[in-house]
Amino acid sequence: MDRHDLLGIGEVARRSGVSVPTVRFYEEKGLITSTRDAAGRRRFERHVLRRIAVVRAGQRFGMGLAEIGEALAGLPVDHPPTKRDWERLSRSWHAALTARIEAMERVRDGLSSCIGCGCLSLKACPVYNHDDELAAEGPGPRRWPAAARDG
Amino acid sequence: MDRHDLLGIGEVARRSGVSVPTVRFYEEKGLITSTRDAAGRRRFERHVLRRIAVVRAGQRFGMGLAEIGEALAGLPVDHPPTKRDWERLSRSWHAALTARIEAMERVRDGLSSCIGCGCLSLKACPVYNHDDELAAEGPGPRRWPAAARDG
DNA sequence: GTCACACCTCAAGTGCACTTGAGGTAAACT
DNA sequence: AGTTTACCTCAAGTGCACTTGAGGTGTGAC
Repeated sequence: MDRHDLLGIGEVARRSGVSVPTVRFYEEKGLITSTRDAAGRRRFERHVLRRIAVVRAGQRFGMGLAEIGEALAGLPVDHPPTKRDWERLSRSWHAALTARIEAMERVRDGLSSCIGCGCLSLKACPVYNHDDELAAEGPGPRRWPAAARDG
Repeated sequence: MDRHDLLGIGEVARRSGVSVPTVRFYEEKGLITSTRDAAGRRRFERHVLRRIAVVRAGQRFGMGLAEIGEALAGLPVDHPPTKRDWERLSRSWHAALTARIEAMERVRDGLSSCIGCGCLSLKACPVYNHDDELAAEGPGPRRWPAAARDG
């Protein structure tokens, strides 16, 4: 924990590729943490760069910040995560991502087989199929509609 | 265009699986169209069910309504789309979806190889890699951050 | 000393994809 | 005749992931 390798918010922003307000926002949301120096400025440990990288990676495949936060909660906050810590997160995300990729493949294939063929029989069509709880999750944009999540 | 097989908004909602206000909302956004009966109520042609199905399918793989609207704009509004019309849309989406699936696979594999191994060298790491235009698309939630879209 | 610069807080705004609510009409059942 | 049902319009609210703005502090360079 040598003082000299803590990072200022500007450097974190620059090196992680997000804006300065976004770094503050992520801290507010509990995705990252910081200490303060004598003047009240945030000081970040190096591993927040990795945490932010993980946040961005999670967003890339459609996770919300809350969900990402749960995954990050499995990592230690006080000391730099070990390789084993990261591997655990990586493994669990790998599984979730694979499931989502497969769901997308099903939608894609359903699209060609069903829309392409022109059948669209209400019962059998995977595109038409909507019998699950649609619009049953409250307002706001649907990042991953329920249908993409089921088996 | 016999009068008897036009649908009321309630039936469209029920059969497409979205709420009644959502049907109106989609119409307002130009994703579907309707005529009005003598009493001023919306009357929908059957093929709006397919259009809504396509909207939901598009959302399932992360497209925004504007983008979906562009794709639907390739379909005729005045008469029911032909099989060929749907096939054209299906083909173009298939390609886009495949690209996105591949992008997700890259993120997934980057996640395991990079986070798992603990390297995270700024230049080579696909997870860390953020040099593209992040947060450069204005405010609002990022459904498909720019990074997921590139080759 | 004053200037720029990096940082701070707090409040409000933004875009999306909707939902919710208030207040009303028109036809259909009882 | 009264009620239920289905629909209408217009306005405002909601959750997310941020951004933007106003107004202020601390440190270093000239």
